Amino acid sequence: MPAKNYISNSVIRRLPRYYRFLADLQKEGTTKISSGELSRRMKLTASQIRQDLNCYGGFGQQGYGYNVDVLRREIGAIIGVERRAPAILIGAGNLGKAITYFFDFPKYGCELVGIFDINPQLDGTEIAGISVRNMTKLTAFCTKNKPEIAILCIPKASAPAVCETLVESGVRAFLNFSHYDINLHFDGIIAENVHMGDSLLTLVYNVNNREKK
Amino acid sequence: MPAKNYISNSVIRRLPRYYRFLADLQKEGTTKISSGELSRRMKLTASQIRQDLNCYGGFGQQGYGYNVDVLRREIGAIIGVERRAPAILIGAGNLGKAITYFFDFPKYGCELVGIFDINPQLDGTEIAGISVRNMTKLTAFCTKNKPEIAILCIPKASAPAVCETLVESGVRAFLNFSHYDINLHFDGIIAENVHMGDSLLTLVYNVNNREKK
DNA sequence: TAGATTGTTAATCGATTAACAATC
DNA sequence: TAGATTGTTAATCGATTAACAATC
Repeated sequence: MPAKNYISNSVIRRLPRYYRFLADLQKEGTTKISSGELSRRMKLTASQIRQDLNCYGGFGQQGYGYNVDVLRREIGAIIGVERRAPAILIGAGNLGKAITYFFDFPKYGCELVGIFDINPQLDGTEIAGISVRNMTKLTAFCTKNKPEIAILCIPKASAPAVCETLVESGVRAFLNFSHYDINLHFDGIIAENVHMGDSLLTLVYNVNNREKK
Repeated sequence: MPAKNYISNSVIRRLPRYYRFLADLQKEGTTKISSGELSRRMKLTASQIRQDLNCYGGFGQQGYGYNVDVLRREIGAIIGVERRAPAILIGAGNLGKAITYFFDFPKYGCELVGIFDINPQLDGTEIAGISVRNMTKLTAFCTKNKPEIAILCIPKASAPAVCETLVESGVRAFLNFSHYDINLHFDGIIAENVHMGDSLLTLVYNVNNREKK
């Protein structure tokens, strides 16, 4: 395995997409794929695919290509999907509920172990089979259950205090749907920001500025 | 205005973030900001900020910096937030509902003019004051109301057919929450993909592979 | 073996950063 | 005017693409 030591973010961000396309190929019953064929499907260059994969090791075979099953398993192992990192979700509003129902957590390497909300009325209820607890119980829960990931479905205003609590309780990774920039305020944290507002504004920009294509 | 003719995607994707930070500054009552000060806040380089802004024109004043109100207004105008592009949302499931409630559409340069769902039971109902119609009425609605943006909150499997219909009906821009890669199948289309699954997998990768920070 | 396709090195391209003259 | 900070050009850095030798 020639695997590199430093891997750029650009490469990392493409892994889930490879993983997804390889699942499609599996569903189709395709057992073998060359970088050329995959590049046509994904609208990437064959070079890039080979470069990306070779960051982690030589998964292909000269003159043949890549075995779909093997490659998908390898990428899954690289991401660590089998590990099921324990995750909690904060904010059981519309978005929080949607995420809870929407995500097939195990498929994405996680297990949702709890939901928290400030509304005392929700304490003790369930969403999609997951218990909802009051925010007052957050610290105790974290100490006991050591969740690794927090999914933030809370408004920007409440984010700083919630993050403070979570980081103090040992949570290091965030899937952040709030408009609060976590990484600006905490060090040594892993954050993935889903700024849907930014996405919509980017789209609006393109609609208003780009004449077709 | 020295404004450039070609503007890279990297620059465009930073505009919403500038717009957001400038709103924060306005709220704080800050009237003036230098690229240096803004760079510290946003964790960018001052160079990059000046380069980015100068793609669109010289909004600053030497020796002074940038007027917060003016700059925010200018960026708003560049994005075209005032225009209120008509948008429709497809799929009134958990996610669709959450998006409907969650987004302050006018704030993001849109107006949500209709919601569509395959479930006939929802036809004629309302979500957050917006009428829900059956999918059978989609083409007629588009012909009449000419929505510019479609927000896709539907499963991957139904996406190809829905996109086909929408594109035929003249919709050119998509905010895509489905896992279907629109741009791979349609040309001359503007798409903004919010692949939350990819985001979660990227986070999981980092949790499993990156030792803190 | 001949053909195909990888793994990997080298060349190109684009984006970010640095530097500095212009100027408020 | 002197000081600050922009706008803009030039230098650097990193990511993508091309090329090709290795090899199945």
